[in-house]
Amino acid sequence: MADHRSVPEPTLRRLPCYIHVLKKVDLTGRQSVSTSDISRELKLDPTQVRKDLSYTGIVGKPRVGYPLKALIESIERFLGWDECTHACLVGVGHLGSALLGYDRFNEYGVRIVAAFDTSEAVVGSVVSDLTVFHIDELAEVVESLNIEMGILTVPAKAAKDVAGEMVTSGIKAIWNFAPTALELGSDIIVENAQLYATLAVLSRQMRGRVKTQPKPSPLIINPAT
Amino acid sequence: MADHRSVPEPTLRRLPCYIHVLKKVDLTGRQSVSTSDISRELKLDPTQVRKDLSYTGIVGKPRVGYPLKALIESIERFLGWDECTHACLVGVGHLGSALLGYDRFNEYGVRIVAAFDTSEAVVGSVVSDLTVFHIDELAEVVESLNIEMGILTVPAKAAKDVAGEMVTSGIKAIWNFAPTALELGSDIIVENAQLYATLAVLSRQMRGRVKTQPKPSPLIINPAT
DNA sequence: TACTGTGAAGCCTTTCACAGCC
DNA sequence: GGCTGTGAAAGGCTTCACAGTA
Repeated sequence: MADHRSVPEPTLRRLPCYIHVLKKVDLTGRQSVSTSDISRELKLDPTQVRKDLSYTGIVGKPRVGYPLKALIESIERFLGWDECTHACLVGVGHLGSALLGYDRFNEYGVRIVAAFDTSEAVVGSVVSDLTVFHIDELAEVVESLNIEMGILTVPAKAAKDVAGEMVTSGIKAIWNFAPTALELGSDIIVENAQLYATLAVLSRQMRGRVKTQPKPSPLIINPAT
Repeated sequence: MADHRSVPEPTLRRLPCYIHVLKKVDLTGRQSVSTSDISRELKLDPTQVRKDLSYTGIVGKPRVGYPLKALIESIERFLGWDECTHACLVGVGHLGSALLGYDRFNEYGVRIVAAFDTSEAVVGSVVSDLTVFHIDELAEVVESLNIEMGILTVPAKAAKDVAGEMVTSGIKAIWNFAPTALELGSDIIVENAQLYATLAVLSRQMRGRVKTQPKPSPLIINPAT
């Protein structure tokens, strides 16, 4: 079962978790893993893990499991994380700086090659080895550095405008950290980072605990990111 | 249809989006909104919005919609965001500092009242008005400041240990930004921030675009956070 | 007419059951 | 025995259709 159109989104969201677990196992020197190993670690159903992995095209060996390195590569290739996408980040505030500081985006197929802002206080300064440009230079830089992805870390108010500028500059995909829907043409790929979504789940759980919950408890929620 | 045990998790994840839209509408001075207003903005099905909202216990008026302020309050109350939970943050790196810099967590029912780290370089310094403590003081501070939530922004390696310390210190819920599954007792609520999950969805979309996709295009994905 | 509220249908994801393999 | 792979059943979420209301 390989890439018939469209992979379930839940599967896509779990794949990074598998990579994290697998890389951890890889450090121990083991050569193969089984889906029960993975599922034990992430508290998932082994069948589900097998189905998810099968989307990437890998095949395992009965009685042994999956070859570890090949499995990692298979998932990374499937997600496009084996190739490097050039990205720019717009909005060098707290969160923006934090993302610029991540030196490990290359493991996720992304390389941030430029940063932009409007504030005089930031433009021209150097953050994590990148000089911050004024946003007026966006189009020019996007073209010259072959940037395909935009990381949007501006305040909600500015998000729509900046997203528009990204699109006219030729950016194809936007990773949106602003708490706003963007409504762009359907040829632009948008994915929202949804920080508060996870907080909502957490908060609601906390609420629930007080009201009921005398002792019984299958209440842990999610796989790790 | 109010709070029969367990609300669908997708609903929980959408509720913050509604709040964001509603607060934006509130600025215009309008008194009520309909689910079609909301669904237009977020590109969702109006029925789904109605079902989601009904979980919070609000009732709307046919022909008019929902009273705006009451609706916002209803969602916030439902999520527990009307009351303030004391939280501490452990791991004052890039991301940790960024979260400490958010002054708007109070809108989400959270107040970060303490920060911890192990690095000599950070301990004792002041970040966003908070003095950073050494993690050895965790238990003491958690007790004295009545901290219920832990925000975990340490490197993956340290995550499990720190999570354990949070639990023994009396913390009830952990918002985990580390890319690791935590495996704690079932009386502890854990929610993983899943940063890379959204990136995986984005990356995969980008991949898909190159290979196929001549023109047709219902490919935009998600509601905003 | 313009909305809410809801039972039922449809669809997608997860889980189960089991065949195949070493 | 311990593992993969997969068809089929179960479960949950979304969408549809429509009744109710002002």
